[in-house]
Amino acid sequence: MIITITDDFDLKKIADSGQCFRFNEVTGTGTGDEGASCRRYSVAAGSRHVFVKELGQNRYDFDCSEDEFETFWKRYFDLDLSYSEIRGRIDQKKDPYLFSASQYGKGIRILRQDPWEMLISFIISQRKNIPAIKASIEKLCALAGDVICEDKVCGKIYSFPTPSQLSRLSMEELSGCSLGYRDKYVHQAALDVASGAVDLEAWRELDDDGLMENLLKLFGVGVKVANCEILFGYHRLDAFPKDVWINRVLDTRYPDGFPFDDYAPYNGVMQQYLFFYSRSEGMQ
DNA sequence: AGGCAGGTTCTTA
DNA sequence: TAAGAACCTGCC
Repeated sequence: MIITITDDFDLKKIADSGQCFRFNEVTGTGTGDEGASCRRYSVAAGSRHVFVKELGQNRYDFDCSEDEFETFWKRYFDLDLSYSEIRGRIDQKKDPYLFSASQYGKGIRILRQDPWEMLISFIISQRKNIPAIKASIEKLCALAGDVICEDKVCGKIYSFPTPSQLSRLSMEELSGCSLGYRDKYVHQAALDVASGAVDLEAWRELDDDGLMENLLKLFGVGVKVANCEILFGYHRLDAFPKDVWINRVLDTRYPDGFPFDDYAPYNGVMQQYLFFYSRSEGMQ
C-alpha cells in the first residue's frame, strides 16, 4: 500500500519523540539488498503491527491492506490534521526559540494511541530512561501478549497485553520485567481496568478537568503521567506534560512563563517540539 | 562508588 | 499544604 503524504511526516523523528515505545527503525533488510537507502520502521500499536518503508519524495510503503490503512493507520498517524498549519502559528520574531525547535522537529505528529497502552507505558516511564522503558514494555508484551507478526529480521512481534492479560500476571512475573517499584502500580492499573472499575473508553466523554481528576486517582499516576496520558492516550492536543527536560527549557528560555494562550489548543504539539529539540542538543 | 534517569507516594512538620 | 525522603533497576 503506497501512500503519498505531503504534510509534516518524519518517521524517524516520531520514533524518537518519546511519545511511543514500540515504534522503531529496523536496521538490516533481511533480504540483503534493495533497502540500503530506504529506511524501514516497525510500528506496533495494541494488537496491530505494520512495517513502513520510506520511499522518498513523500512516498511511503505501508505493509498492510488498503482497508487496514484507511480504517486504522491513517487515523493512528493523525493524517487528517495539518501539522504544518499548526507549526505555522509560531511567529519567528515573537518566539525565535520555539520557531527553531519547530523547524528542527518538523515532521513530528502526535499519534492517536490507545489510552490503556499509554497509561501502562507512562506509569512505567517514571524515573526511567527511554531504552529502559522500551525494554520493560517489550518484556511485558512477550510475557502476556499474543504473537501478531513474525519477521525474518525482527523475529516475533507481540501485541500489547489487554487489561485482562496483564492482570493475570503474578507480581513475580511483573518484577521479571524490570519494573522495579512500579510493578505494583502496573498490577493495580490492570486490576482496575480489567474489573471494569476504571473505564478508560468511557473517560473520553469527560471534560479536561474531569479526565485529569480521574487519572490522578489511579495508583502511581501523578500530574506528569496524567498529562502524558491526556496528550498521547486521549489525543487532547492542548495537554502540556512537564518533565525534567521541559522544565529545564521553561526555566532557561521562558523565565516569564510559556505563552500558552498563543498556541491553544495545540500546546501539546509545541511541547513535543521543545522536548525533541532540548533532548537532541543536550540543551546547550 | 555514587549519582542519575521523562515521578509518585509516603512521611513529617 | 508543603517540603523531603524513599523507591527498583540499569548504566555510566
